[in-house]
Order: sequence, then C-alpha cells, then structure tokens
Amino acid sequence: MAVRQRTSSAQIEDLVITAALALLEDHGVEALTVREIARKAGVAPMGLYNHFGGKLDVVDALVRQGHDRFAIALDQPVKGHGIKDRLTDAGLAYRAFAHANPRLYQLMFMQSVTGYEPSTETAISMGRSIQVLVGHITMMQEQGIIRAGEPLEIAQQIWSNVHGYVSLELFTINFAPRPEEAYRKLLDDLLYGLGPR
Amino acid sequence: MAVRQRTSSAQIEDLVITAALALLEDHGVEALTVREIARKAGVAPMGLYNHFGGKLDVVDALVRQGHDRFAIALDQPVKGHGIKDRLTDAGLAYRAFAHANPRLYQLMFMQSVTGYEPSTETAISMGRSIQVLVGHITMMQEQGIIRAGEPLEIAQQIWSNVHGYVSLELFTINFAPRPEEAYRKLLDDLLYGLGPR
DNA sequence: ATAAATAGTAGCACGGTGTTCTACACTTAC
DNA sequence: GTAAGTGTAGAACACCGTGCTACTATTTAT
Repeated sequence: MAVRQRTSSAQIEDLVITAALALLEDHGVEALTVREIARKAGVAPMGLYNHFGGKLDVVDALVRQGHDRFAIALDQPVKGHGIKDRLTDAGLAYRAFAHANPRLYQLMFMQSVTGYEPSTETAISMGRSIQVLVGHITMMQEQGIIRAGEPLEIAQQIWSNVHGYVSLELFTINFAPRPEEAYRKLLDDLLYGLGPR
Repeated sequence: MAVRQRTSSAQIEDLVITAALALLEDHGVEALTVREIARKAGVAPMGLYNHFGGKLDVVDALVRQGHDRFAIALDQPVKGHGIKDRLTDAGLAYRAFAHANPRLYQLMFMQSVTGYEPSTETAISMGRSIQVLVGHITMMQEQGIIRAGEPLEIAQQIWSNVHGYVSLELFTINFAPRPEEAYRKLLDDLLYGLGPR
C-alpha cells in the first residue's frame, strides 16, 4: 500500500522543472512527457496541471529559467580581459552554454518541441540576454572598437552569426575539422567586419 | 526475374511527398501525421509503410527533395552581376528560399520534427548545397575578393551567419525594424570581414 | 478540538498518434 | 486459369496529452 504524502506546494514547481530539465538533457525531447516528468519529480501527473497549464507550460518555465541562466553566463567578464575582448568572451561563453546544455539550447532557440511557443514572459527573459549583448556593444562603440550604428541591429548581426554556428555545430553536420578554432576565427572575422572602416 | 512495373509505385511516392509538403507548409509540422498525409495523397495509411519505412522516412524524403531544390536555388547566377556579387546573390537567394518555404527550411536545418535525423543519403544532398557555396568562395578567392584560407571553413562561417539570421528571423523574436535592409548590411559586413586585410 | 476547506493523490477514460496485423480485392506474369 | 504480388480497409496495440472522478491528507477557521 503506497503511502500518500503531500508535497510542499512551494517546492513542487521546482521539482517538476528540475525533473524536466534532467529528462531533457539525459534522454532528449522525446522523453519529455507528462507521465515521465511526473514520475521523475515524484508527483502525480495531475500535479502538472495543478501547478502549470499543462506540458507546454512546463516547457515554457524550463525555457524561461534557461534564458535567465543564459543572460548571467553572457555577462560574466573574464578576469584580466579588457573591454576589447568583451565580445569575444561573450561569444565563447555563448558557445560554452550551448555545449553544456545542448537540448535546452535547442528548446530555447530552435522550437524543438512541436506546438510550443514562448510566452511573452519568457520572451522578456530572452530580451535580457540581448540587452547584455547590447551593453557590451555600446561600450565597445564608445571605445571605437565597433563602428557606429544602431546597437540593436549590430546585436542581431552578432547573435545571428554565433547562433548559426552553434546550432549548425550541434544539430546538423559539422564540416569544420577543428570546431573550436574555427569558431574563434569566426569571432575574429566578425569583430573585424564590425570594426571602424 | 519477374520484373514488375513500378510506375504506380513511383507515382505514389511522389503523391505522398507532395501531399506531405503541402500539409507542412499549409498547416505546420503538427499536421504532418500518417493518417493525414495518406488521406491527402489519396492513399491508405499502410501505403506509407509499403513505400517508405514510416513517417520519419517520408519526412526524410521531403527534406532530401528540399535540399536538392535548395542547391539549385543557391547556384542561380544573377544576370548582369559579376563574380564579386556572387556571394551576396547566393545570400539573398538563401533567404528567399527560406521565406518561400519556411517550414520546410525549419525541417531541413532545425530538426523541428521530434525523432527525425537526416539519413546519410539526405546528408549528401545537403553537402551539395555546401559545395555550391564552396565553389563561389574559391572563385572569389582567386579574384582576391576573399582572403586566403580553407574554403570549407569559410563556407561554414558564411553559412553560420546566414542561417543564424534567417532562422532567428523566422522562428524567434526578430528585433530588427527593417529585416531586409539589416540582412543586406549583414552580408556586407560579412564580406568585408572575410576580405583581404 | 473539531469541522470545513484546501491541495494533493490514484486511476480510469477519451481522443489522437505511429505502427502493425489480418483479411480481402485487384492487377499482373506465366 | 492460376498464383504471386501489391494495394486496400479496418481493427488493434501501446503510447501520448489531457481531463474527470473519488479519495485522502494537510491546513485552516471557528
């Protein structure tokens, strides 16, 4: 006879999100089912509907938490590096995050769960990462390292390049023999292309 | 021996792929179900298993056909443009293809169907698109428009940038007010960054 | 302290999915 | 004509996300 216990309401949401993240990274998006998440979290399937709107809502919470962690990772300055290395450091941190949480990254930027669309709240979280990047760019423009221009537009250029490389590297055929080195060269050319002419 | 006519078989495969493509672009990946594809193709669900390995095999055929069309699109030279515009033209053609077939593009490069992974045969088709790009690059290197270096590595840089922009534009928040113009500027900076120093 | 409200549980049910199996009809080869 | 092969329809299976009901344990109001 299973003893029914009551889990603290405050902790349940954390349990669910943690379980979902573990399932995602360990066994892929296919393992991200309501029953499986509930089982791993030690919660009844219905608990997922009591605390979240449903499966996609759990996914959304997962993605939102990911974006929050992501923004922090992008904002870590590297000790001993000056402003001119800001963008390169952020670029390397970007790739490192994606490599550390590949499936989460896929969820955050590649819509890998059918039917899922980020909520406005999650979109705001994503916006914070972009603002971190914009901050770096503005600072480097003031130093004359990056050409003048709308920072948001330049941010999109940088994001495109970095996201493109990382997503291709992780999820389709990677045709560069030394990915790490090729990525550094990409960052270098990117910075040069964005420099003053 | 006992060579049978395969005409109907070949037609059925075409019917299925055409139906799947129409469903995909009209109603999204969620509409891409075995029963729905079969209904639209005027075929029994079992026909999908007689002619293909299953649903994912149909998806793979769809993707492979997409890559074949894609390679052709990238190789169309623009009348009146010289070699130095080759890359810009290809970049614009790239984005045009993605905008014309957004969900197919998503399937080809963003693994939007859970469980699907391109077959080796499909990967070869994808390789052809890359070879088209490599051809352009080599030609431009000979003209001194692009710096020396491994063409394949440069191809990956370009592909990353272009794919990143397009996929962000189509499937996540687009934060550039004039996407077309921003994209042209991206191509311009990209070319400059890859130019001789 | 006691009773009511709350919040969790288990388990079944529904419609939908990919997939497989069986039984039947039609075409084609010899 | 006959037999093999190929297509069909339709049921079935094991999942899926999602609700519903009935029950129980905790919390809270009185």
